[in-house]
Amino acid sequence: MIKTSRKLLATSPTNIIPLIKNLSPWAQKPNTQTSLHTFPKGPSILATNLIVSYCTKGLLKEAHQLFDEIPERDVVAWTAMISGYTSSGHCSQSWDMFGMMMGSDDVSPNSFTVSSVLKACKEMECYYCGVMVHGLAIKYGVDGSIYVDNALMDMYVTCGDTMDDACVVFKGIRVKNVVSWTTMIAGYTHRGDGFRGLHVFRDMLQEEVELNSFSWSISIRACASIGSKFYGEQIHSAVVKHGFETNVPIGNSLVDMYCRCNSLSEAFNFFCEMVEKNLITWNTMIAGFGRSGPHSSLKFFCQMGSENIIPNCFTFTSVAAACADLAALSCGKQVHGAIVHRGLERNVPLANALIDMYAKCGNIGDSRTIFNEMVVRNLITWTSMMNGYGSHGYGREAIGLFNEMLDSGIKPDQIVLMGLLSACSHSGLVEEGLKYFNSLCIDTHVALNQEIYGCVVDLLGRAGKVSEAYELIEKMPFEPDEFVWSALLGACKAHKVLYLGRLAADKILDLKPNRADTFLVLSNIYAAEGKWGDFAKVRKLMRGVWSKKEAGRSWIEVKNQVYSFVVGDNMYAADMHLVYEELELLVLHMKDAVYVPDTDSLLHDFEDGT
DNA sequence: TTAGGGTTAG
Repeated sequence: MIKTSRKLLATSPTNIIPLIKNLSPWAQKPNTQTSLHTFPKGPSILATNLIVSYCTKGLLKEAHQLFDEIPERDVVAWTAMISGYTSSGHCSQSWDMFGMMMGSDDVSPNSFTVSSVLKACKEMECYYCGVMVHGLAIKYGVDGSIYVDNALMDMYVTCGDTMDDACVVFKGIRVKNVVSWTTMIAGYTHRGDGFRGLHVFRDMLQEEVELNSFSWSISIRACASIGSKFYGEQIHSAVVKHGFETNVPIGNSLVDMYCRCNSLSEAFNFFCEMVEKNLITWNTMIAGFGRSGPHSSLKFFCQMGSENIIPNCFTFTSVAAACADLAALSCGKQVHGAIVHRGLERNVPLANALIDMYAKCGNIGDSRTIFNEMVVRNLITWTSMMNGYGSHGYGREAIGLFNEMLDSGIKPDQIVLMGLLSACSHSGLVEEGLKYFNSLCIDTHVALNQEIYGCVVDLLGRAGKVSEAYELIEKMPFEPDEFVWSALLGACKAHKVLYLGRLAADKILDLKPNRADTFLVLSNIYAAEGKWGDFAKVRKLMRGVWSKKEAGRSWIEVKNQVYSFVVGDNMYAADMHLVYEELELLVLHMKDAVYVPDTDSLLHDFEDGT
């Protein structure tokens, strides 16, 4: 039941009570500085106004000093300080102030105080603190305030393990307002349940609540989260009808929705039509187009620069990811330079993106340097570094890092376990991988899913244990999906296990009938078995889907220039000879590494004019 | 004199 935030390690449930009893040491120090202010008797409205003003400008020390000098602090002055700390992101100080206030005999919290401190609980993701404040809200009779109830819901949405507590509060509100509804929609949506979010939105419409810009943007986000262009377009029409089309956050949500629904032309058209754009609009385009292809992402980044929009951490994270996808090292280094130049290198998600970028550009040493220099790391940091090690064939380093991560107190999730298993798989560490699969998935309470099983099938299959991989699939507690069968098919292809390969290919085609690559492997299996009738049938089926298959594009970076091409391209560039020289060098490296090309995947006998 | 929910980064 108790959920305590990592952000609040110093405020465990055992030491919260002393805080409430006014034991915050630094705040209790007697004020030894010379006072600059004189105060009339009674509550000082002027001083409180000044505190608010200081806090708004980020001058928290000055605000606190002034607060210390007020001889008779009323609830408004206390609340102004609590709120000031929360709004500035100093939530533990806000919590400390609340504790001191509760410890003073002459003041009680009101609805303003409770809603302000609940916001701090939310930001700290401290469920225990929030529950305690909920109790105090009931004790002081402020739980009927719509502000308090909405703040309680918001806290439970963020800090609770489920939406249950938020739902209880929501149902208990007799007269819900637009904030109550919006908080519920946002809660479901941010937890990945966009469908329920849209259900609440529908209920809100039925209750004839007057929608504002917040409600529109979160409902669009709900559509985006489930990839529903159908509902997204309906809400877009309603947005226009209600006259909210020029609202920038709503416009940004629409751009994001179209991008996430793979409707890039609609996203671009709407982006062009937007009367007003902000940095988030550009970031949404760069990130949204980046999901489909890194080139357009970089193109928007350049266009943004030419329009004198200053990039931020979000921008650079997407741009670094685009460089990673292109494996464009020199471009990535320039981006890294720009990040350092702007002093953004301490941003954790951005540093994570750089770790990933260097790893994907083949520079695992630089990934590790960034990892080592990070003061704060999160689960994604460790995952990125482990994935980097895995893709470079450093399985043992990935295992060592995983153990280090556990020792540092970070709990693994499914994605990091997949990274670990994949690293073992690519380094041939079958026993080690199986050990983690069998023990850690249980010990760490990470739920096994299709993708984790797919990694273990891959682990066994790559090592030639194809029958064992198939046995594992048969024992799976759920129906295997196309990814699991694809892992088995890959193993069958590599180790020439024809009968299981045919089975895997059939299963994949049952689930995804238009997989041209699966048709190709299946036809090659039939050819290897001498079943020419089946071979011909599959090749005939394949013709239908192959023409729709997007050509595999390759790219190569030579002297700061990225060249992109597909098979049969006629490339014309002044320094084209440099590309061919680089490719010849690559072929030599491959020969040195005794690389044997996999020609099974080539269409030797399909070139019949179709 | 003190309080609210929304859009971008694996």
